Amino acid sequence: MYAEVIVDIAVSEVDRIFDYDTGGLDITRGVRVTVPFGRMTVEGFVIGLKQETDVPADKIRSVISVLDCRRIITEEMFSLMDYMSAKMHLMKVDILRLFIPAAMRGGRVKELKRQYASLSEEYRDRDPGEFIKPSALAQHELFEYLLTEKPEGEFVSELTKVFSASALRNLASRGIVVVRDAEQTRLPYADVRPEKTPEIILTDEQKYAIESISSASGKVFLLHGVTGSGKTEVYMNCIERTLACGKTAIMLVPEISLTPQVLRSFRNRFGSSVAILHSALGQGEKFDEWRKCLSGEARVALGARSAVFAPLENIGIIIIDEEHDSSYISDRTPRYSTSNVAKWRIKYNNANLILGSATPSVETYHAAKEGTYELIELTGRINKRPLPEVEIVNMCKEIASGNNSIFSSALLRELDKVVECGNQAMLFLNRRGYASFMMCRSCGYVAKCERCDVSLVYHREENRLKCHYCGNMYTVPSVCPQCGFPVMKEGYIGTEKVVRLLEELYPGVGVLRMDNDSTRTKGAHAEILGRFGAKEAQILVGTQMIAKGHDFPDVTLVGILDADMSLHMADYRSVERTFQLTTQVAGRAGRAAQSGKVVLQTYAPHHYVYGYVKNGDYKGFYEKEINLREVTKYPPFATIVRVLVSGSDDTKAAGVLKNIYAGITEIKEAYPDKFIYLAYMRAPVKKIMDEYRMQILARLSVGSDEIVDKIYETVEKYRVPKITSYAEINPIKLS
DNA sequence: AGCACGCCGACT
DNA sequence: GTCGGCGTGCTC
Repeated sequence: MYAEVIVDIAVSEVDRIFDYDTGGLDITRGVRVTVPFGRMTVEGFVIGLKQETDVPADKIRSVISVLDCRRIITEEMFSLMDYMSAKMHLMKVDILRLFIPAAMRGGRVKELKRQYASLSEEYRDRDPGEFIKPSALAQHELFEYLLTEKPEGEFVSELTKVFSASALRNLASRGIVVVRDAEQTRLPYADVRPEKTPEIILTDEQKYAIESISSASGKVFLLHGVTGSGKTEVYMNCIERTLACGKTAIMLVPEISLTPQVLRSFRNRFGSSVAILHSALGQGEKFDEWRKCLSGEARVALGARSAVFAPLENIGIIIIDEEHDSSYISDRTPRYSTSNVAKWRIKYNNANLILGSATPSVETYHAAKEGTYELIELTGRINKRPLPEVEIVNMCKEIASGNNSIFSSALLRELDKVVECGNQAMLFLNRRGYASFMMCRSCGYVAKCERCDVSLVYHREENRLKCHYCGNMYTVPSVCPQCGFPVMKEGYIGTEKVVRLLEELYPGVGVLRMDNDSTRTKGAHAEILGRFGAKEAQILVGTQMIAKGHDFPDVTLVGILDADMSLHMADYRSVERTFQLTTQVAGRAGRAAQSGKVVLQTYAPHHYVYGYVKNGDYKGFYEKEINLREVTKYPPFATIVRVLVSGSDDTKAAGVLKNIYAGITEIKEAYPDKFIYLAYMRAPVKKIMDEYRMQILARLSVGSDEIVDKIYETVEKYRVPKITSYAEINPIKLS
């Protein structure tokens, strides 16, 4: 018998099947094994078994050991692996690694086991003098203690704190003390206790949504509902119905939305049948939650992106909340799109998929309009809360009237009110740090990272210049390194400086900051939100992190300091992103009884996007945007392919790029009508971590799957060591 | 990824 | 004369 093994080494040259003799071991498809590989021993995944092999007998070696007592990769996941490797051109190991928790690999944490020690039955009633030497005092002490203990014994870790570990070992080796392993599962968020929640009366719209979804199978729904329209309640009911049919459910939320509130509501509703798959969990916890899915103990998996791979069987529904969120597309290898995986899984299981959002991506809404997805709209707001009033402030006018600060007079006026009334405000600025660059007043020199082609950001707390790409820190130059001029001027203002300015403007008023830097440590995110919720501060300044998360009833003002930030990115989705981001941030105001106000500061007040934001008019925005996309031939009316090549050797990387470009040019000649655009160039960020970056951009007309495949093949064909190269379809960021 | 085989420079 | 640089090749 031979086992077909994929070794756990992420290198394309060895990402193929190797045959091993099973050596009489009990091996099934879907378990992991250790195998000899060259001069080393590695872990591998058994993806098949067979009687015959084509490999010459002198090359065949035997499996060393079996790592799992039962299969950990299900049939469904094997099919998914085939799909992903064929369609997304990923390595099989990388895909298999996605399917299992990281903690399982490399012989690290397995089950959490605690050892219990108790007296053996036959020695319990005997005189210790018969078998313990009088001189072995420690052993006598331990024996006496265990006599007084309950028969199930005591934790070894506790015992050894008081008694001699060697005495225990000695008694155990002679069979006087029995040491047993007991498995213990960790329960993440054990402190989240169920609470009584008032019974919710569903609106007609919600009832209709639940009915339509529950009576369907194998369909994709777009649930479009403004913030506060009760999408979550629809999700919960659909999951409930799915469970009642004996099926399982996956619920996906953006990474930063997985707050204790969300967990609590799921625990309330579904008790211990919920497994939480989240990056904030410890490795061991993650492993336990995952195992609960595999064993069938958990029937609902709740988590971020990677939870789409939850090893549940007989899936009835998958829900992707905040469908438009960019965190659903993985930005490092293996690059996969969560919704593509979800669509594959619902097809396999004949289940339903709900894509939910208040601001769906233009592509998704288009697919729903075209009938590819079923569109369900929730138009009413629960409790008929009005949308907050949005005031658009022209910052050019502010400057003309002599106000150079980052706060417009309108914003200051509203802030004054908030401070006076004891309410709360949230200020949004999508730029972290203190100032985005340091420039010499005399020669215009801007401090740049030595390893990356980006300007450095001044961080006041650390009094350092920081590179946001590689994390490198630099000391702040006191004089210009280029011309020696002693004054370095600060560029754009970041969150850190906003906090400083507010503290000067409103002494004694609490100000909190939430961004990538202040939430570095585990739990800091929840802590800041907790403190703001407890009204320890009246103003919260943050990046897009504050756009999601808790509802704060006392927030009556939202300030968007520089709405244009995401607008001027050279990217076809920048307007869409601006709409989504500003709408979402605006939605933070006036969540409860008090009405909310939004002050949106912009240098482009007449840009059409702000009109739609002001009126909360998604459909108007969509119509405008989809027309634009159609005319300019951008997704969903085209497919963008980007090939990125990078490496520390500039010329070598350029050589690879040229080869790939020549290959794609050949494809273009064979299908001239399919190419709307094709060019090669340096990447916008020319260097990251001392690696030079360059790219090929192509825009293809719809239905060019065949060409996409050929481009992938071309990239693979010209791949050389030391140079990274990969193709991306409709990339989210083009840096 | 690891590790060996293999062919050209500066050192005990 | 050796030690050692990392180029290419292989792993069932």
